[in-house]
Amino acid sequence: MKHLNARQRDAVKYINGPLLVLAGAGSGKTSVITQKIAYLVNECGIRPANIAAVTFTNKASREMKERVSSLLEGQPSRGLTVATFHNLGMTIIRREHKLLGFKPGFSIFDAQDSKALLRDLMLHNNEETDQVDAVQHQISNWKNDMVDPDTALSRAQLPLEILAARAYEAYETHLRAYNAVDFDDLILIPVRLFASQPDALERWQNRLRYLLVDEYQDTNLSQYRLVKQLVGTRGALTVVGDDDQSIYAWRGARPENLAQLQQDFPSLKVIKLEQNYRSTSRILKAANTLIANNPHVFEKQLWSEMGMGDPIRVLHNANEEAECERIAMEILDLHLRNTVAFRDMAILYRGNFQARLLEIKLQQYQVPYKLSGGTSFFARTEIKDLMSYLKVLINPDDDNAFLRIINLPRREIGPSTLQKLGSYALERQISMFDACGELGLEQVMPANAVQRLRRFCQWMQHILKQCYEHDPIEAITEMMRDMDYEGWIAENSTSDAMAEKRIQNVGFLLDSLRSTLERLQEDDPDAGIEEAITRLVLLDMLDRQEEEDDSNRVQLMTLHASKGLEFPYVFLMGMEEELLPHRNSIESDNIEEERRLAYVGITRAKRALTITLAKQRKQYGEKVDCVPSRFLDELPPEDLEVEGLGERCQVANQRRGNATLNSLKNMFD
DNA sequence: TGACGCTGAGTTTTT
DNA sequence: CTCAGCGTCA
Repeated sequence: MKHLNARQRDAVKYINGPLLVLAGAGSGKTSVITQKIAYLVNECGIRPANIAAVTFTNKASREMKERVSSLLEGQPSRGLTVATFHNLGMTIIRREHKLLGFKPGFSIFDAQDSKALLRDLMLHNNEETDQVDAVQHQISNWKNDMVDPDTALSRAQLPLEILAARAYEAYETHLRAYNAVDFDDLILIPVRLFASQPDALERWQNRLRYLLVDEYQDTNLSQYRLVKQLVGTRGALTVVGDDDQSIYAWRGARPENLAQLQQDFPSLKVIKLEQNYRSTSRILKAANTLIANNPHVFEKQLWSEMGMGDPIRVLHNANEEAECERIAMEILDLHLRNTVAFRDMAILYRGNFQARLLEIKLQQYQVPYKLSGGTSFFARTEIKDLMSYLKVLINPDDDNAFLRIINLPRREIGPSTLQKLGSYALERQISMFDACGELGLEQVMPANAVQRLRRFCQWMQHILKQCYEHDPIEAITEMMRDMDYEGWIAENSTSDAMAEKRIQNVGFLLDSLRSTLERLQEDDPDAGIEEAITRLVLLDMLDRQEEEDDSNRVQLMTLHASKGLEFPYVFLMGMEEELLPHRNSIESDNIEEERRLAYVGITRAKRALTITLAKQRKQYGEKVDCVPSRFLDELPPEDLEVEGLGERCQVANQRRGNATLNSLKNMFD
């Protein structure tokens, strides 16, 4: 606690009621949460098992766990809940599965699975499938807003809404039949349970007596409800958030949940953290000036003691190629002349497509870089395939996973057999896996087809038995050996290097399964392979993989992906109208979120910020003139050093005034 | 089953 | 322009 400032200490010590910590960028909010957990345990005598800290990402939750356990060193942190919303929801569903009518080992459908299911359903209804994305999005919105299929259908107006509402109902029925839930359900189902079963709610309220929520501005309606339900009337709640960093409204986040707190808890105490420990004063001034253009429920001004620092450079370039080249040169220059490590520099952009040209130019100039984003670990084919095996193993009702793996590797089970199996299962209201065991199957398909299906099912059951009777990981390894999974991967990879990488990924998945199982069993010796596998779906291993590879490279990522990170040198590229703010946001009149996005970008920089833009850009093969972003006009001109505008740039630079020039002179003396 | 060519979209993305 | 996804044909 010695390392905390007065405000932070207040936030840690205030436990007499609901508390909102408005934590500006870089103001040490994670310290507050972790210290508060330690304080609750050490000073208030609250048992760790009665505390829950909820985050949004696995990464945040992992970091928090690490920091808490080092603070509580040696002390029993057993039973402490540090989890993502989705992980917490999953735990609730798992513990209450009987009440909810789920069989243990339920499957979790990821976005891809959901989309595939929706496509099938729409295809089945002879509907065009070109709107699956919109339909999926609509259903997800309904779920986040807690609208059930019936209500959706009765309220549907637009053709898309009617289409989506019809699919919604079938989608839910099918999910239940598969003993599966989707990501939205992980929050929604517990909320519904708690609303209808006060006993269940009381059980969880008694278990989670103190709740801490990080990044509260990112909560959606169902997450907000869950928090409210768990907190009840006790008000044992600390919420940390920053309305200026709300950049996820487009996927259901409701930043107004922050202001809503005051209505929900009239006794709410608000503490602002405004001292920033990250950036120079100039960078903060720019950020403050920019964000002052947004309306605020809570006013705040970030300040720091890190010194004025260099002016913010604004580099105009002839076109996007020049822009990328310029950034590459600047990076090389910083590296060679100022011996700045590559890992201390980041290039941030609005859209992933901007990384393409950048990559080419960085390669040309031999700048080592690391690209974040792209296909996530779990979207990779080999991982999805193996995960489907694991899902079927613990949840044979998951027809989706069953269909994915039944003929992979080839088992001579073709579409016509599956078609027959599918309609048989549908008629009898059972899963396809269970249908394989039924005697009536011989009536609808050739005996050898039945035999092939049964051989597969019996083999899976054998593996499952091995899981229970012996070491589960061993059994799964045996399963992969039996079907020569590595051979299948090698056969289906375009190159040896690719196959190698894929086999590595599979090995990594198995390692993670092992360690997940071990960790689960530390807290709960009864935890089985089902729970480990279910949890694995929610694990994001991509960044753990990246952590292992801590090489010294320039970081490339979208502005969204940069939230929560910091870099000594930041390049913010594409500062143009229609890009930042993005065209769609201009059209939908949602400039405020774009401004926050720019704010997030600026506040990532510790020492120096360079903003770049192009005068002209090739778009869909055509040259288009670009207009500098309105956000540039919202930055303090006296802190900018403009370059590449010819005459006009000198005028702009003169406006910086003598103070800046003097401080520069002093630096050179 | 695989190769080829047409069509259309083309922000952000975690769980 | 570029690339993914789909359909067609051998």
